Amino acid sequence: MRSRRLDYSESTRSALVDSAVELFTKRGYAGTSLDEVAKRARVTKGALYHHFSGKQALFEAAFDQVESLVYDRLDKIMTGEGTPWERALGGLNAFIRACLDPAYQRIAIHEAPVVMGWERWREAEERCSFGLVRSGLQSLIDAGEVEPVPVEVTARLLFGALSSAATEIASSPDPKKVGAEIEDVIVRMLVRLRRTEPDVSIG
Amino acid sequence: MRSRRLDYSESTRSALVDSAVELFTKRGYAGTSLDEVAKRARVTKGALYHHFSGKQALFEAAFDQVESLVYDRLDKIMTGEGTPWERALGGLNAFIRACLDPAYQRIAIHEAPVVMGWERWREAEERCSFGLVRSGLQSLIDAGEVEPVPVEVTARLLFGALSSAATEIASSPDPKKVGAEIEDVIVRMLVRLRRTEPDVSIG
DNA sequence: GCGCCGAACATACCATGAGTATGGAGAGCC
DNA sequence: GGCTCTCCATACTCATGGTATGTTCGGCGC
Repeated sequence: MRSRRLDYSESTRSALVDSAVELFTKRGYAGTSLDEVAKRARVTKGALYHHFSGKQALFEAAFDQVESLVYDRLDKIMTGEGTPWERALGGLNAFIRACLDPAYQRIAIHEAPVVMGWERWREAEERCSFGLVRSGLQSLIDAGEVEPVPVEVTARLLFGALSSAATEIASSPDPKKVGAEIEDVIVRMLVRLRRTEPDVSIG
Repeated sequence: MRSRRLDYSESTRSALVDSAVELFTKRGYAGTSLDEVAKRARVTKGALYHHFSGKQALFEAAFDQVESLVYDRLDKIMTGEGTPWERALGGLNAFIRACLDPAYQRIAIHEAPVVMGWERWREAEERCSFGLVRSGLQSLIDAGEVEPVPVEVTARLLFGALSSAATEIASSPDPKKVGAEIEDVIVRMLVRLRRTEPDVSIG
């Protein structure tokens, strides 16, 4: 029998994380006060410091929240059905759409490397989005779909390009259009990397 | 006749900027206190606030400092002698080497978008490094060296890839090696974009 | 030389917000 | 029913960005 206390506790914790995600997204890490986070979660700073060791820890919890949502979506596509090529294109599309989410963009992509420190951010991304980009690229190479480029470096470059594209997309007046443009350019790049097989359609 | 006062004033201002660059590089924006910046410049916070409207303004001055140094080097190469292709490769190489500078990396690439706000950072980069990347790419297209890709988007992706590569390079145990690897991958990408002319050497 | 003005600082202060110390309430267990 | 320990509130401290005010001194007219 699950205790009532645990329910309450977990509920306030998740309320705090939700509040943090919202405020960090809207005003950034530095512009968000803990009192405000607590207030929005209808508790006090005492509760916050009971659940988290400090502001950084709270941020990391918010990071995990938004990152895991995106990861689940991507993972489902990347390990789902279809050829490696199809899955890669699907994953690319999904990633770009994920980047339209302001929370993912500001928290996971932009502020995380600064707030958590680049080392720690990289470590986290290794297990999340970036890991999927790399494994996706690896699959393409293993399947003989694209030329055997250096995986680690190329994946890093690709992820960097996509991350920066993320901001470009979301801050443009017409995100959908820019998103499509970017997707198009990347796909064309991939096609150029593709081992020349006679008649394979792109889309 | 240049006044003595102006000499002094300008000297302290530049001392403040130098101090800021050093500390922002070492401890980041949030981890650096203004008292410390002032102390290292052997003045007080009063002097700092006389020259700069606040911490953000000081950061932007530091940003301009490190950015302009890199810009000058790149600009000399990109508008110098040689074919567009040679200049592009030279610029690429110079940019990667510039990214080995911790100050440029942390201040201009990493923290600037967060501290200055992305809009403002983009605006600044437009006139600096990113501007050169785009104009370089444009030159390649104009000269018929590479396929007519969408310049704006492609340049943005390229710059993003390079920026993230910057950190990868500098934080690796063997920066020179990783730098060379990255340069190699990018060059190969460019070569693939190149209009197929029979016998043109890569290097 | 003299006195004044204003730029170029220094000093003292305030406000905000992260982090801490402590107290209390109530659920679970005996 | 009392004991305990989690969960959280309240009341602080302290660091730091920013401000308000005082002070010095170089330039300049006389």
